[in-house]
Amino acid sequence: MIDIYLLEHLDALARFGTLRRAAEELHITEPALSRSMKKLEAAFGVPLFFREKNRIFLNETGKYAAECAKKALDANREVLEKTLAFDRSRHMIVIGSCAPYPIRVLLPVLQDCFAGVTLAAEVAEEDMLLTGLQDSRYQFIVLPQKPENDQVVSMNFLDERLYITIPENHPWALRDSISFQDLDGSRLLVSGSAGFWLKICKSKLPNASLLIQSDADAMAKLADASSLPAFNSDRMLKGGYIVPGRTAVPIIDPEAHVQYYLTCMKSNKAKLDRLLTLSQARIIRLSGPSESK
Amino acid sequence: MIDIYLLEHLDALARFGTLRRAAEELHITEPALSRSMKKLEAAFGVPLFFREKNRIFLNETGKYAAECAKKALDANREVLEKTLAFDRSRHMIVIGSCAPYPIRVLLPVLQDCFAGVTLAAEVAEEDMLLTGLQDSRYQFIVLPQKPENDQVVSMNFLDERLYITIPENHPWALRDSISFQDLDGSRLLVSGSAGFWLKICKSKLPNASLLIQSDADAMAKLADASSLPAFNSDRMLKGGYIVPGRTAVPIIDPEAHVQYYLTCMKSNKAKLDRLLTLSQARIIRLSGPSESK
DNA sequence: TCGGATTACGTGCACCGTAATGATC
DNA sequence: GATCATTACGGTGCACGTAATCCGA
Repeated sequence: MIDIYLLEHLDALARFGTLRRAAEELHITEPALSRSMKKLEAAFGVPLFFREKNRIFLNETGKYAAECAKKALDANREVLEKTLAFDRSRHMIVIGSCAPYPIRVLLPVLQDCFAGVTLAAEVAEEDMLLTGLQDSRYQFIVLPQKPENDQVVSMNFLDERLYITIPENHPWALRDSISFQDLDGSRLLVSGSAGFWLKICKSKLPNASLLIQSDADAMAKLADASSLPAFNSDRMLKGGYIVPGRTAVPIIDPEAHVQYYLTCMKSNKAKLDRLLTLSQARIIRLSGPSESK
Repeated sequence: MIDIYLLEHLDALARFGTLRRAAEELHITEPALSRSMKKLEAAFGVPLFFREKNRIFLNETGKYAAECAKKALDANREVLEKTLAFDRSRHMIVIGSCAPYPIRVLLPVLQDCFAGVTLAAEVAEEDMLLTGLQDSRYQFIVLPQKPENDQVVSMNFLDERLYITIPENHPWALRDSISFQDLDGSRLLVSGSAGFWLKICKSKLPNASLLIQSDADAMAKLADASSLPAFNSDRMLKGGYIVPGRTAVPIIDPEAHVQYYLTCMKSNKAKLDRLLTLSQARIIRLSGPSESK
């Protein structure tokens, strides 16, 4: 069994070529590294280096050993990383979502589902969500489409449609639908925490001036005080996020209707199933009545 | 980066359950192991154990960490094992064969093919050959049939037919073939280094008394001095291993005709190809003339 | 003269064993 | 009185840094 520090030293020499450079990177002195290489050769019992007067190179065996060392070092790192991730996942569940609404649904369900566990949730970009899932930063993520990744498992569990709210005396208030094209060029209120909705708005409304409000309170006050159209969604409206004196008009473009996919690593599929069955009930309770109307 | 000895200690505790037993197995004292577990918890920063007054158990995180530790220890062991195997394979090629003749063909070819490399060869049982190949004990093995193993690659490169040699005045000397059935019940000379041929003889000649000669010289002298039938093969006879005053008669049973397969790990396929093309020439030179007869 | 490897020497720390204590059955 | 874990203490091996030497461009 070869000491881990010797493998680190070997790896450094393999990566930096000279004792001098490698020692510098390792924050040790040259003699220390020189001794380590001697010790390694003694441990292996076979030559690992070509030595010239003031040069040292890995020979074929040495290169091969360095490869193996890299793997062993990775495995060693993983002991700590994976164990910490495992421990965290037992005490804390972090979910990431492309938009705020799925979080509103999931958090209460998670609380029922995993009692005694600390919950956290955040809105993030889609690619950050996927890498975060694989790094165990998130246990569950919500994406606006099914990911193409065979390490994860994904189930659709919600949809959401973008609305615009306007004062009741606004000319659009009588319409029963509206399109991005209608809105483009206007000044519009949009929440900064809208996640991927913001990206959609920016791409579909290149000529609009989007007044992004990162503070939810400020957003509500502005919607109340101004006559500016403001973005909202069917789910949020049904959830009670209604500004009095305003009418909600749906946006008909297909981009304004999204299907969410609850996603986790395959190893976590059991938890996902449990979560989904519990959240079905809640979703039905929340959205059922309106769908039956 | 966690010291390897700590991982070993953790692994031992996971395997033996109590500090006492684990310490015993590790050949260290209980206090030493107790301290190691403390150190591990400090390194991880999260609890790994349930502690009662005079008991200690791995908790879920601890069990998970022990799993990871096992992998890291394996990877560490592999650094030494694989590197030594690699180094040996660069300085020494060991071939294993189920029978002596393929070795006679391969050794000279290997000498041409891998100049400066030490060569060794031995006859061994078929299952020992396969495990030896996977343990890097052998680089190449010769089997009497294609192995069913998807880690290896196998090419047929030789065949051999069993003969019996008898004094010219023996009644069988006039026959142009003979069968195991004819031979069963007789006393027969057979070389101890015949490898798998010996197994075939034993199974096909349950009633014969096989006089096994482990010394090749003794075998030749006995064949010369006695009138006992002696086993031989087409390949050996063509190679000049002829006892004067004896006639060779082929054995017609299908078991007396074998197809050899030269086999190596898939990672070594390039070497095998090189070896095969070089050995083709030699095989043709040795066997070509008789096949054309 | 600088970049690079090695040898010689002294030091501090970390891991170990011994001994003793406490707890449970 | 077994078995098992933990704490306290003293010793030692060993990995490190410093200093010095040697070699080549």
